[in-house]
Amino acid sequence: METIERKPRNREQIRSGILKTAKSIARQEGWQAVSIRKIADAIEYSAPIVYEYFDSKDVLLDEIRSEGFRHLYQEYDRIINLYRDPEKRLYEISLVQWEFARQQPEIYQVMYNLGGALCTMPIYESESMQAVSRIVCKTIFSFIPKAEDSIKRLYFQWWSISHGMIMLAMLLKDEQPFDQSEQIYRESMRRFVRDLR
Amino acid sequence: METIERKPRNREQIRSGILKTAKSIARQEGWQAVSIRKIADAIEYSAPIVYEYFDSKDVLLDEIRSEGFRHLYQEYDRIINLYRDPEKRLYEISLVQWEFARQQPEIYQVMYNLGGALCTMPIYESESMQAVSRIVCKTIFSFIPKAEDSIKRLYFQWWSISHGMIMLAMLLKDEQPFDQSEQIYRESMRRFVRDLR
DNA sequence: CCACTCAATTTAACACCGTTAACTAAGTTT
DNA sequence: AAACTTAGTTAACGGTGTTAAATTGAGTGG
Repeated sequence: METIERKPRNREQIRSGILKTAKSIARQEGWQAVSIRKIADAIEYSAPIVYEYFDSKDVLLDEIRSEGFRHLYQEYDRIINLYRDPEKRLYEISLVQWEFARQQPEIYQVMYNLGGALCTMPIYESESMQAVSRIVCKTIFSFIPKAEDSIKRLYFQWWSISHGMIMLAMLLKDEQPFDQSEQIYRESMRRFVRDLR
Repeated sequence: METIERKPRNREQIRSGILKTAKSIARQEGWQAVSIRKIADAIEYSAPIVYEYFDSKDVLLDEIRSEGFRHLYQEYDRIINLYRDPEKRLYEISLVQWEFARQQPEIYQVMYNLGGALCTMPIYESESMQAVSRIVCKTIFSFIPKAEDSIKRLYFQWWSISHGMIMLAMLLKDEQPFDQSEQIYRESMRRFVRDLR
């Protein structure tokens, strides 16, 4: 009886321990330093154990990427339930994305294959990423009810500005203070949202 | 007499052969597949020879990055000498950047540590990258003569939109046709330039 | 209590990686 | 001819992702 319960729980603990360790190493030493053996050492198992939970390093990274998009989705969902005004919604969603990239840069990196991280699973096949796309597109649509194609264009533009600024801010953070980049980001996203009217 | 001339020329040939091979492998198999041994095999030498030309894989990548920025600089310079109108200049510069990323994606990747490429030399310490920044800033200034801080803000915005769209277009190229992304890019850059007035 | 099974886990191995030290062979200088 | 320089190689170190085989250990039927 107990074993039936304890075994699966341990499995889940080990699994999340692997994910947690991978992210922790990436945060401290960068994704190029994340190795299966190092993860195994940290969770006090031998390397092959990791393969009992993830078929390869690639699917491990894919899981972290999906976690990231799911987290983003939840935050966007929260914003939408919090505000009624579509303009406010899109702006707040933009700010959430900035905050996410700021607080968990290593996850943001693996989501977009930045800074040496490489997850070979195509990002557009990720269900969790598509869910994020849908929720933002829906927000834009509730704002400007146009044809699907137009919405996709606007979404692509919004995504580009947001992602472009976040990426450059990360890349230049030692030259241009992050807070200064954030100020420009806020202004740009506000203007983008305003210009949608 | 001959040796004094032939030796340096051969040296230069080998050196550029290494660079060419690295880019070629990256283009065909991605940066994660670029290894010193594979490069050495291709140029028909043993691996340690590569270290006679580059202190490490990292400085090899740094050289390719610098080559990329120098190429971009030359193109920007050409545009500036070709057109007088600052508006036209900035727009054409934007198009050159798109074309560069389209034709040599593997170089664009190493310039920004995209898609698994990792050059640990900080990008903002690259002289060739700073030269590119200066020439674009100058173009914006000839357009809107404002304080240096304002110019840097505008440059950051221009760079973000351009780079963000290029990056996303590359990432989504199998879902959203590149030509379609290019259309949105042209429209966005045109609008950015127009809004500068 | 012994033998057996079965699952969990580890060890050992393979082929690769970046990098360096030691070595070889050829040519040049003295 | 002997010593030195140069170009290039082989071999090695410690690391990587990954897999097959060996090992451990606990529970079970005889």
